[in-house]
Amino acid sequence: MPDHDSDSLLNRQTKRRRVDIGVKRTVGSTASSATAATTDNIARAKAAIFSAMNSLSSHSHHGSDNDSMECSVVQPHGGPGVMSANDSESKSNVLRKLLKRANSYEDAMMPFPGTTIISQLLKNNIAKNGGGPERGERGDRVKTGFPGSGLSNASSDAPQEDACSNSSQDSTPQECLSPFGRPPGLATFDIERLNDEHLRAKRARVENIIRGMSHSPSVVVPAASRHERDHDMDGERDLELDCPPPQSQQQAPSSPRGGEVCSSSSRENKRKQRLPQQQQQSFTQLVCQRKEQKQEERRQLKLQLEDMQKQLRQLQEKFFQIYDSTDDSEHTDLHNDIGNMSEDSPGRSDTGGDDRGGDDLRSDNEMADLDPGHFLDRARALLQEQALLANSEKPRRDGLGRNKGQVGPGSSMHAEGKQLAETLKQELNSAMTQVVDTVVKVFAKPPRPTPQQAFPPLSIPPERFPAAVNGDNPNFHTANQRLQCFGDVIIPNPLDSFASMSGIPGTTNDQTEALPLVVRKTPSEHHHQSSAVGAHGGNHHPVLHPSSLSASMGFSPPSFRHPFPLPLMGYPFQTPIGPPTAYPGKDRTSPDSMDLPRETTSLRTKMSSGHHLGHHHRSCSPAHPGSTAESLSLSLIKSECSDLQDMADISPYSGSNIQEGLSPNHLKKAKLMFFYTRYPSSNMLKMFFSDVKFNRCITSQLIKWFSNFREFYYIQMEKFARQAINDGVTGAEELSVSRDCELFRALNMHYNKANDFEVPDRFLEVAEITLREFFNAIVAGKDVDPSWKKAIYKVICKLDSEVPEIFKSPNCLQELLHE
DNA sequence: GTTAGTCCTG
DNA sequence: CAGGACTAAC
Repeated sequence: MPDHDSDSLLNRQTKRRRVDIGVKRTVGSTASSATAATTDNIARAKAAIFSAMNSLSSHSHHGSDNDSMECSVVQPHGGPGVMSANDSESKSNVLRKLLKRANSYEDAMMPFPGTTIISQLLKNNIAKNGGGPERGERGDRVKTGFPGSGLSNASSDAPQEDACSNSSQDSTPQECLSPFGRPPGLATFDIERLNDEHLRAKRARVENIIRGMSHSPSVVVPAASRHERDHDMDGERDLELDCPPPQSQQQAPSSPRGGEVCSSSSRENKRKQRLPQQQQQSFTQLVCQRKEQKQEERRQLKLQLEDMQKQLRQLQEKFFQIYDSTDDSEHTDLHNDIGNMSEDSPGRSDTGGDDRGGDDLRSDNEMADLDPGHFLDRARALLQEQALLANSEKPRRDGLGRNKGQVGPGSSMHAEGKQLAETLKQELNSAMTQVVDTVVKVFAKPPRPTPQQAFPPLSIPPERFPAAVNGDNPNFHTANQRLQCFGDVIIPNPLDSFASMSGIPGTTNDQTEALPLVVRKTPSEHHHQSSAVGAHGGNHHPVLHPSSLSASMGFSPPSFRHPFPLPLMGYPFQTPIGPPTAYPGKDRTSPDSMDLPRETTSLRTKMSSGHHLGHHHRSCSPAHPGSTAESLSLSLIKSECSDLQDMADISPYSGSNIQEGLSPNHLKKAKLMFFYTRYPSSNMLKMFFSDVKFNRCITSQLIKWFSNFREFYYIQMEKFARQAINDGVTGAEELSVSRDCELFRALNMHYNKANDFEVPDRFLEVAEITLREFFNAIVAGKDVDPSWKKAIYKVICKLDSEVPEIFKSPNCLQELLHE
């Protein structure tokens, strides 16, 4: 490419010269150059599209840069003959600048990605489109018999005089030439050059660049007009010209002055009309060549277009392959959707995301990398580029057509360009539509545990999702933002984000699975769900039952509606538990339902404290009730709690099935365990919550749970002891705790709300003992002592019984509850 | 200094 | 049920 650029520069210079000389300004022939430019543009567009896909932002950036550059150059000319004289001048200026800036033109060019340039050019062209002036010029020329020049308007359009008058850079030509060491451009030379398509392409590119620059207004460069003709060498001038701009250039991206430019251009056009005639004769020779060239260019253009279309198709195909293969069925459950998306999208690893320079070869990899968001972005970028291209082409085409007019039918080129543009647009639109449909479809699809193509299916139990989230993929935001950018496309961002999380396999599955934990009410449901708690973490656990896993899988979360987590959703613990009280969808009919909300709520509290979540999800979407959110928040919370090391470990699927945090099921389990042990040691907790990855936070929380349990327990004991005293009970012996008594009911209600667990008799004994201790203490008036309960605690703590082994199983809940 | 526990509050 | 304050033990 660089070579081409340099060549194009040379060509440009030659053109310049010619113009100055008055020989063949059009030598470069607008037509050829224009077509070449288009071709080039297309090629660039191609690359640009891919690159664009990577980042739209980058485009804008580049574009702005280009503009700035352009602006600086343009200004000097006063933005007059937009297309013609200015162009040439600007070109020369640009060239000079480039040269100065970098030893090699290539370097200078590097900063401007094809995309940017193209887009810029297109923009400019569009702006010009009113471009009556251009057309007029060209048309005039044509009439004059001036060879329809494929070259940029500038060269062709700008007559020497105009160029001189308009352009401050008399020196331009010389300058341009000098750097390359080229002799003043001659017609013959030009012809030769022109013959070479390579050169033309280069030239066209340069012209495009210059053109774009010319459009951009702001910088005022000292205009060394007329010098061009007068001098061949303007090293000095160059310096002058060059010096001014560098930074100022960058300032004004889009030019509000488009109007001015147009007006000025129109004037010039008139002038130009006259001038061309003189030169026309000299260029007559070139006409034939021009035609051929044009045709060639057209062909190239077509080829390129076809190529692009092919690529597009390929992309589509791949896209569909990736997504469709994954999802065979088309069910639409929102909750499911999310999962699917995550799974599907993950197929792409973020590997090759960048630099999709339009390599066809890369397509495969790219596709693999694609996530919906990416794809959409790309498609969008492509569309834009195409549209721009089409627009830009129109004007040029017009010019060509007119030129042709001399030779042939008037606006054939234009029509052709339009057709091409239309075709491209249609293609793109259809592609976009398909893509959107696909994406939507994918979203809509129910989350099946189907293994994603890219990632091996996780045999892992549910709840991975939170962990994955925890990973907090940086892409999350970007992806979402990207998606959001598509105002037209209504797609749940979360998908993208999730999808973008390359490392999250089975996200969907996790979520889905996790949900089951929440619901337990219905007998049937209950079974599945209850197991879920254990299931999530515990594959590694010896006691783990495979069945639980499957059961959990089958579970369908009632609350799971939207993939996007709500910032303050609730205590995130992976709890797929029903929606927090505050949220709708709390349809649990089971007895446990009562507990769950409560639990969730508490969790929520925690969540609220966690700020992380908010950050993550705010951008995403409005709050959605759902376990997903919870899980997400959970992960966040976890991260908060955990040590750095823990954080590191957080990697979702690192090794084991261990959960990152405590779930409502864990809470329930802990409550049931309380029937056996009131003072579990931390080691014991670790043993019985083997499916949880222990860290300070988790340990503390578990301890706190039991502390709270005890608190409630003792409060009840004291309460009932006092009540008994008030009731006239005189002896502790009279006190007994049976399953029918209020005390037990209260306790059972607290620790076994669903009453789906058979409280061990031992607990009744302990409760009775405790009650009597309190009774005796109170009767003895020990309650006066602030620490009077401590003695009781001492006694009670010794009454702990062994917790059944079954509690060690992650699936214990399911099993226990079933029984 | 950390851990575990209690008490109180929300 | 969690958080904070406080205490006690290691």
